[in-house]
Amino acid sequence: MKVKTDRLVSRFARVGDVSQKAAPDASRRSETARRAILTAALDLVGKVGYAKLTIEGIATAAGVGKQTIYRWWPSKGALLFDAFLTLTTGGQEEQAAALPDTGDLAADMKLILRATVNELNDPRYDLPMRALHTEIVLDPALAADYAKRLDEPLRELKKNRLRSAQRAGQVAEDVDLDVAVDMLFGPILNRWLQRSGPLTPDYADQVVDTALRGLRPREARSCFECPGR
Amino acid sequence: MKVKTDRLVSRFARVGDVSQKAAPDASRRSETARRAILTAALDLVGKVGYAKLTIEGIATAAGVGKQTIYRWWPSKGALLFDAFLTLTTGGQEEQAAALPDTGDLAADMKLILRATVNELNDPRYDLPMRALHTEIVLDPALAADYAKRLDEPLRELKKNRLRSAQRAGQVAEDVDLDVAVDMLFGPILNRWLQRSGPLTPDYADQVVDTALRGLRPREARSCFECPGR
Amino acid sequence: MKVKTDRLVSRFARVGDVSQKAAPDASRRSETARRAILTAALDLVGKVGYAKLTIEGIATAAGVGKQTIYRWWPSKGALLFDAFLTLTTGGQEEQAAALPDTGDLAADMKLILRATVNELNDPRYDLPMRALHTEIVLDPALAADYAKRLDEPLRELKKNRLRSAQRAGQVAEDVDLDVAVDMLFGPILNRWLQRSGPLTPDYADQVVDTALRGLRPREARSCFECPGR
Amino acid sequence: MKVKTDRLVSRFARVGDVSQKAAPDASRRSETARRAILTAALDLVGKVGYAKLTIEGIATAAGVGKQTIYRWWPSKGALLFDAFLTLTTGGQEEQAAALPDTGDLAADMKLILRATVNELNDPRYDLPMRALHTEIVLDPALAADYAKRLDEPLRELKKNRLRSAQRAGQVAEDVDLDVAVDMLFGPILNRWLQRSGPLTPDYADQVVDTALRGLRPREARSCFECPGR
DNA sequence: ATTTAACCGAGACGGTACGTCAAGTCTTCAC
DNA sequence: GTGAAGACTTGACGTACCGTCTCGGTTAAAT
Repeated sequence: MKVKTDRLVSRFARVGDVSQKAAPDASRRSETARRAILTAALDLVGKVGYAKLTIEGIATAAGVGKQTIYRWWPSKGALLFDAFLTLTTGGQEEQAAALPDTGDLAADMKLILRATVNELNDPRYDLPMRALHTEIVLDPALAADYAKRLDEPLRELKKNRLRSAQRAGQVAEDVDLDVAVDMLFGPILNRWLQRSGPLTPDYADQVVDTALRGLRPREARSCFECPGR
Repeated sequence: MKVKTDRLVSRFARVGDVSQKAAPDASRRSETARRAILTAALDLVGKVGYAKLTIEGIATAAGVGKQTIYRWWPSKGALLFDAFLTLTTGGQEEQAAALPDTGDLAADMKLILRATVNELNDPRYDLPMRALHTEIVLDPALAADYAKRLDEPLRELKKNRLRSAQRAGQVAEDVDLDVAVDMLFGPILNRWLQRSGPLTPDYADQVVDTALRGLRPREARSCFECPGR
Repeated sequence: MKVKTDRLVSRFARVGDVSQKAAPDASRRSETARRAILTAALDLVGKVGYAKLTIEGIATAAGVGKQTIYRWWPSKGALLFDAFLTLTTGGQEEQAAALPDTGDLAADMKLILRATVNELNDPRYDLPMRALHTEIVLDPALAADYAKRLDEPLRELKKNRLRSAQRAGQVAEDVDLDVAVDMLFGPILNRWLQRSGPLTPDYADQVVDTALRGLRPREARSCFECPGR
Repeated sequence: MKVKTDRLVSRFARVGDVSQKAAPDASRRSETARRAILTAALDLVGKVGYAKLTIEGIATAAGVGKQTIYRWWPSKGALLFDAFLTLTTGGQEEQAAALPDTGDLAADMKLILRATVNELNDPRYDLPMRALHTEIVLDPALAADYAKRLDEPLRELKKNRLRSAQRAGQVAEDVDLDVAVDMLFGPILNRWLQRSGPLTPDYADQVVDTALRGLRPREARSCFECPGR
């Protein structure tokens, strides 16, 4: 199976509405306004940065009354989340079904992590994603929403790929796949968020290699090569 | 060498002043005011949350004029950073010199990661730390400061411990220690920041075990243990 | 001829519709909605005061769409005027034809002014009437409407009574009746609007007595002017 | 004694501050800002009318923050009142001491009422005064303030003039001077507020003549009561 | 007897202003 | 002569209503 892998998060998000407000009549909702708002939000995050992003600014840029924003989104973070989803999925709900699986786990994972790194380095994604994380760090409700609608679907795909590898004997049976996913993607995300180092494709490769092999030396391996056999 | 390991970050931060402002005469600075401000900032982050933390609030709580804050700190993030350092180091600059090294790498790393988990779960640290990360995500200058004064010293200690293990043949020679540190701590920090799962001591143990062993099955090893030999 | 005199304004207003809007089909107008709106408007003026009276509030209280109000009334003032007329006339157009005329001008005028004072002191009238005057002061169109449909009919009745007194030799021939009416009712209305003093029946009597007699002392000059005797 | 009589209200108002807010430190108050606000308020009432007068508009026009208005005035009416006082008294507290007293009561009163009429017809006073009355009608607190600081001082002067006439035997001993003042000025104010007729100097004269003489015919009764008969 | 056009309740929409809060600057007073 | 106190301008907040505009659903007049 073939999948475009230049974007990762982008292709696996579930679109929906984060609003919890006491229900306005959604059937009367103006789709025009909705799109204008989400577009304006993304534009502005890119232009002025999240710290200076204001609801008023978004409303003005979108040619919309403030109330129309407050009516449909409970917080700036929720709006940003929706805007981000629109960005990543183009507003469509259909999802790619799987990550690449060529049989070569290391190669596939490198492809995937490099795609992630690419995305995180793309300014079009970097800024809104940082903004989103700013809110997630402090707002558990938004974090839960993020987990359910972005993180978990993706994580499931990643676990599926690893499970397939497990079946193929390329991953140990007793490895917790959640931990495995964390070990592969945690370092990347962390370096990106904290800027604790350069976020390069090489780094992605290193993480994959190290995670697969483990930190310990492979005494076993020397044994494997044992000529006496 | 013995080190108390119930706190980690707390014990290894370098205290300093993040201010970049055109220098007011620091010799005239009121130490009383400085301490009152930092204490008030921490108190308030805990009480009202970072989103509602205001300079005015801090000034009032500290019994200080707003100007006194603006004079000495360039941003809320910088003030928060200082406050955080005061919290973690108690304002003293002496640093513990090393992480525990009993010779048992797995055990030592579990100790360290559990300490980290503890700290992240302690509300006294959790809230200010989240607040700090909110700022770091968006503010590269603060991120650099954070890297230099908190992350790097700690990372050096961690790398030292791993280097020692490398010398002892417990870590492969060709492992990049930065990557190794990221693989151990990245998952923890990430799970904490995104709340993508429960942050327990068990999880810390799992991370250590998985990181050391690697994801791949150890055919080799089974061979090593091969009874037929 | 006998007339109930405990209410004054109430009994002499001409009911009508102040609307000037491009004609909606009045034949289809819902009488239910109209009444509900006028009633709700009066209720709300009493409950929340004119300053906080809103079209939306009236619509909600009347169980009516906002458009139904905007369709039939051009302004809040106009609506209030209609509501006020409904209050004072009970929606009927028949009018009492005359003020009391017992032959005793002073007594009759006192009766009338006391009735006016009563009405102005009745909270059911006081609040809506004040509200109406708020609009009249600033809106000449509404003032004209008020003049034509409330003030002038009443003024005509008052002038009729005075004219009858003039014929009976109780009012000087050369007195301008409009001025006379102003002198009798102006003080009352003014004291009510500006609350420049207590608005009592006694005050009404004083005004009548003083207006009839004039400010000047009488005996001296009247005798002085009777040289032939 | 001579007094300029082309303005009346203007010359007898007591300047003060209507504010009841929990005390900001008035000693630190910016006189510049205060003046700019009052001036802008008057300008705008004239330009856009009271209905469209907004705090925001005043703040902008005055080059002042909204808070500076909210800090010092409790309501738009109170601000308007202060602005109006500034207009009428030029901000000075010294007051003219008396109304004209030539000995000829009718002439003096006509002078005074004509001055009042003049003022009410002057657009510079008309609009702010109407605006002020709009608020007074609904707001008893403001009405009280108005009474105390504008109406009463003026009324006292008027009563003084009448008292002097009383002493001179030109006004009956038993006339209540408050009623007398109301009868002279009430008609004027009322006609102005309700626009129930043209407000001309002639009208002022008529009011004076009618009020002094009374409505009743004189000769008949005065002779009738003549003791010499 | 059915069309058809208007009114009706409802309420989303683009706006304006509200009154509040805090940011960051500037001035004044007291120690 | 520093620092608390706090007034100042600025600008965004989130709310309340404005007056306009659909949207279905009655409902009464005209087919």
